[in-house]
Amino acid sequence: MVVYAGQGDPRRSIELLWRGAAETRRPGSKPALSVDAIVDAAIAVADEQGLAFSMRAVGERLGRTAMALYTYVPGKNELVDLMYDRALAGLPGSYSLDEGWRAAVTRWAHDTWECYVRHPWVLQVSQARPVLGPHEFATTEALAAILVSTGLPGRRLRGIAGALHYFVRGAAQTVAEARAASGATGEADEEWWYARSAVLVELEPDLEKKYPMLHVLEHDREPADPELPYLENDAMENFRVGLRVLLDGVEAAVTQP
Amino acid sequence: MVVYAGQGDPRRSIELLWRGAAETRRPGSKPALSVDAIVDAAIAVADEQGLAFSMRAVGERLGRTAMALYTYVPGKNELVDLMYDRALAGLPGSYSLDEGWRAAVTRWAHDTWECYVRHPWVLQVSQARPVLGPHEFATTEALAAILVSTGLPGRRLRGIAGALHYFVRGAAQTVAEARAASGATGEADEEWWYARSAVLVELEPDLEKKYPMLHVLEHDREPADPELPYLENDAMENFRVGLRVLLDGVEAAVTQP
DNA sequence: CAATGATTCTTTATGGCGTAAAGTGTGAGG
DNA sequence: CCTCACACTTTACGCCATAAAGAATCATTG
Repeated sequence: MVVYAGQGDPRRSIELLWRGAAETRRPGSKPALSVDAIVDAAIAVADEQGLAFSMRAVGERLGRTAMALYTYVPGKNELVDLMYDRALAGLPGSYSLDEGWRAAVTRWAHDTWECYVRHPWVLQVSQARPVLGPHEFATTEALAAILVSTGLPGRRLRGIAGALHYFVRGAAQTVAEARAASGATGEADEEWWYARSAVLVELEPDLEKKYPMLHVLEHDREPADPELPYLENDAMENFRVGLRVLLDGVEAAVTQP
Repeated sequence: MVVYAGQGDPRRSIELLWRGAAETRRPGSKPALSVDAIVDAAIAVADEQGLAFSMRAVGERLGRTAMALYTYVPGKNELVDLMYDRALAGLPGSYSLDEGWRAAVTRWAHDTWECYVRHPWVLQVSQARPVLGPHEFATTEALAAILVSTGLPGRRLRGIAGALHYFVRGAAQTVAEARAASGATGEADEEWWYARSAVLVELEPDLEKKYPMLHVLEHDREPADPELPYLENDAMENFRVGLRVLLDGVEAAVTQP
């Protein structure tokens, strides 16, 4: 089940995010771990298990108990804040505008999508009150720079930036959830659909008549990449088409008044 | 923290979703509860606490222990499946096309947004493998019917439907998280921002120089509705603007080749 | 060089969770 | 009236985050 993550103590979180761990080095035994090592280990665990990873699992991966982590990090919430910003660290801080804003936004969307698919738990960290780490600033700045170059007014740009973020997040989430589901249950998409639809057809035989438009929507399928699972193919195609439509909307705003 | 919800046993879930509880009525004491009552109670609890609601809390609201629920419902996952479909029950099953597809989509988007904001936990139920309840079918059918009326090919329509869903979900989630955060901590948006940005400015004094475009993006603000919290105002404005851009993109596809 | 005390890490314990298993009481069917 | 299916409670188990207290380590001070 789920609860929003992140949102630890502001001072501790922001200090760790921007300054890193303090190094006083006085008496006492030497630290064998570090905040960085803990964040790395936690990301590795979360990539496999999602935000429901346990502090025990992270400690184990480092050869320590769960409680050892609390020497470095105030709690799980603050650790998630740090993981979040680290996960965004691989994203570019700026994009070339040589080929125009549309190409740049497309590259931004693909990079961001890939990052989310690699670290799906990022999508479960609350967006309403951002973590405010340096890399979150950097990627937001990267998109802002592209959008500002269109010359559109700020109000329009904020709406567009929001729509782009929502779109990329949603598309990535669909793929990530499909993978998580088949990974967790060991059940391929086809088997899953088969099991459900068999029961469904048995209980509700005239589904097609009741929901005709749903079936019209299923026409005109692209030949699928047989390497990829069913749902993933679908998600990829929808990502391409949806992004194009969205950018057409931006283009309309740019070229027309 | 979080784990995807739903995804219970297919047969039990789908039977409960489509057929309702069986009524054999033979020996034993009469049931005082019902699946419906449990789902209602669970939704009420989840509206307040999110998907991390406990079975104990639902039982308590009904004057029972947590274990009493297991007589009616196989487990929490299946209960969430039922809650999900019930939450969508209030949404229209079709929209009038008298004023054109654009007006209809706009109404669909607002209705759906409102439902998500009222039941934010719905957004945390996995989309990759849908719950497949009757009301989920109905709302998807409603949007499909509108989109099919544009005459666009199926491949394009699926991408557009995905983009619309992602957009509405993302926009609603932002508002829901903002409300949840201020509700949980009792901290208004302004206080929260103040606490964070004070620490931030102290640690990183030249933020504005480092991320100039972010600040350009903040220009040209609409006069805010003083009734609403800061973040919510923002989210509403972005919803309006973003939806308009998205629909402009659809319009471009409809009017051009 | 020993004593001090801060620091790292482990152990133990608390209160939460979902739910398995076993027990209790009710009431219709034989 | 007896039986036994059923609704419901009690108890228990193994997870979780993390508070509190103890053990080990080591730079510093007397």
